[in-house]
Order: sequence, then C-alpha cells, then structure tokens
Amino acid sequence: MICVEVKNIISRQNNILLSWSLQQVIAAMETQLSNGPTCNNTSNGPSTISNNCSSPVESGSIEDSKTNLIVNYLPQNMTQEELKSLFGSIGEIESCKLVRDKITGQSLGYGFVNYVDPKDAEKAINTLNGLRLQTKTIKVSYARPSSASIRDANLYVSGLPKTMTQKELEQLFSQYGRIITSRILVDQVTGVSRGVGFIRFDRRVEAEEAIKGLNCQKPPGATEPITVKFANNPSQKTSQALLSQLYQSPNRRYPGPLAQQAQRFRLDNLLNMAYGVKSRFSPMAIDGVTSLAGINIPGHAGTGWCIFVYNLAPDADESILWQMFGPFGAVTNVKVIRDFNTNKCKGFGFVTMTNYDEAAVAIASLNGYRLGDRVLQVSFKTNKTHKA
DNA sequence: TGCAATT
Repeated sequence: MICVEVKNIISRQNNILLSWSLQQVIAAMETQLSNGPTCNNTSNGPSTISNNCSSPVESGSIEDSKTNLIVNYLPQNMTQEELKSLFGSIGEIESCKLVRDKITGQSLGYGFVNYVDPKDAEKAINTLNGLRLQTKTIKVSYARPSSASIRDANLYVSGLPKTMTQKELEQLFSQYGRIITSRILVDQVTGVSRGVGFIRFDRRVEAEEAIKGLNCQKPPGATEPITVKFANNPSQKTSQALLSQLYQSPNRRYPGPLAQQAQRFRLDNLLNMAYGVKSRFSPMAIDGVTSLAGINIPGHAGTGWCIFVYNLAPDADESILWQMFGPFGAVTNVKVIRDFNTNKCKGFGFVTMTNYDEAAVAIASLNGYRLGDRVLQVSFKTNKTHKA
C-alpha cells in the first residue's frame, strides 16, 4: 500500500518533471542526429578519470571492415555484458569486447562489437551513434583494422588561443595528415575553451610531422606559441595513478546536471515521507530497516531495480528503451515483451537499472512521456501474476 | 489498468 502511495506521489510530481524529461529525450535525439561525441564528463568526476575524454581509440571511415565496430566514450562502469546487451538489441553479435586496463581491470571506455551481418553493423551506427548513456555520448563507427602504424597517433595541444574553434584547430593540423578526431576541452561551467585540445591523426608518422611543424609555433594571429606533444596513453599511466583511481570508489555515481540533483533530493524526500526513513538513495538502507520487514520493495530484483514500461507500440524495440532510460543512469538490461507467434510487442517491456535513485528519476521523468502517439506509463515492476 | 521468461 505504501508502494502505491509512493507511486501516486511520484505521478503527481510528474507535471513538474515532465519538461525536464522532454529536454532529456530531445537532447538524446538531437545528439543522435548531429555530429560526433562531446567530451561530457561532469565536473564532479575524478580528474584522473576525466582524462579519458582524450584517451579512447578513434576509428576512421575506411570501408574494409563491414561488420566490426568500435564504440567510444562508454560510461566508466559499463560492463562487457551491458555492451553486448545494448548492441545485441540491433542484431546477432559475432563477438564483443570491452577494452580494460591490463592491470586494474578498469574499463578504458571503449570496445569493439563485431556483427555477423554487415547490415546490422550499419544499423547500429545509424541508431546507436550519439546515444546518451549517463554522462556520456557514445560514438559508434567502423573499426579500422588494428595495426602498428595507427597506434600512438594522438596529440595533446596546449596554449591554444581561447578563441580558437575546433574547425580552426583542424585547419591548422590538417596540412600534416588525415585527422581522425579533434577536440577542444572547455570549462564545464562557463563553456569557455581551456586552451587545450587533442588531435588524432590516422597514422603516427603524420603526428610526428605535426609536432615538428607546430610545436612552439604561434598559430596565425596568436600571441603565444602552442605546445604539441604526444598525448598520454591511458594504458601507460603510472601505477600510482592507477592505484589512486582504484581508491576512488569504482561504483561512484557521477551526479548529472543540477536539475537532476534537485530531482534526487525531491525524490529522496518523497521516500522519507512514504517510508519514514532516510534512504540516501540506497536500497540497502531500505532493506536494512527492520521495522519495514515484510514490505515489498517495488521493482527490487536483487540485481537491480526492474521497471515496467507500458503502452509501447507493436513495433517497439529494445533500442528505444536504451535510448529513453540510458541517460538516467546505469541500465543493465532492457526487454521488449513480444508475442511468440507474431513477434510484435505486446505493449510493454522491462528495464533494469542498478541504482534506486536513478531508476526513480527515470520513472518520474518518463511516466506520462509521449512516445509517438502513445502516452507511456512507467513504474517499478510489481508482482502481478495474472491479468485483472 | 496492461507486469516476461524459447535464457
């Protein structure tokens, strides 16, 4: 009964939350339609980890691999199984590998997905490139064949004029070779350039030539010379840095935008009112309160929090669930329930999220969301065993 | 108003 109260309270909050949820989803769609990824670590992230903005291996558009994809800018805590689950929603996967640090086992934030069918690889690029997952916008592109000549071709550039754009940076470096990716880091709060950027060339020799030609040189119109050197390779971090990274609790959540934090507190208060406990978003805090023994915790399945999504269209697929819920936090599984014979969606599906607070925000934000011509109903999964 | 399980 208390569960129902929570549900109702959250539903009432929905009017307030809706505009924000629309922003989230629209943002997801926009990034999907536009260019590549952005460096989107939040300012709260540990600085050692925020370095991996520049670290992922990039890929070119060479057409020699039609099935093998490289996926960059994955959330730090995403596992290989989650990667496989996400990309498996497109088609049959031949192999899937999340690249991890050899010593610490920490994800390096990128991986490879090899499909059986080239058509699925193409579809994955079209539907998953630019997908927002937590604080990241993933990049999906064809993987270049692995070879020594494309390794260590990433340059770190500092001392750039604050007014220099990414396009101008590329213009400056393009005379030395084919640029795979470029980026200028910006202040997380003001959006102003930090005067630091990265250029990844197709081949190492091109990067070497760029260093010779541009290090300690003044770009046209600049008053100060720039520094151009090879970027740090994440797998070559000192053991000290690796250890300190391990001590930053690996499962730490990175708080999202301010709006999201505001929602967290609001929801936390709702939970306090309903349960009479201070949860601090922790499922354990709820489970651990003996006075609440016997109360069903909605949606809690041990491995995460199961969310029921109702009123999906017959042609709904897993990718839409990833797109909708991914921006709210760690999603470990999505499932569209289909009729065995027709293979059409039966109108509902499930999403499993690791953390209670993120699941609660996702529910509060997406319940009542209009998808196409349908209004979704989103809640924690209950234990219903038969139709009413 | 609808809560899976050919994993």
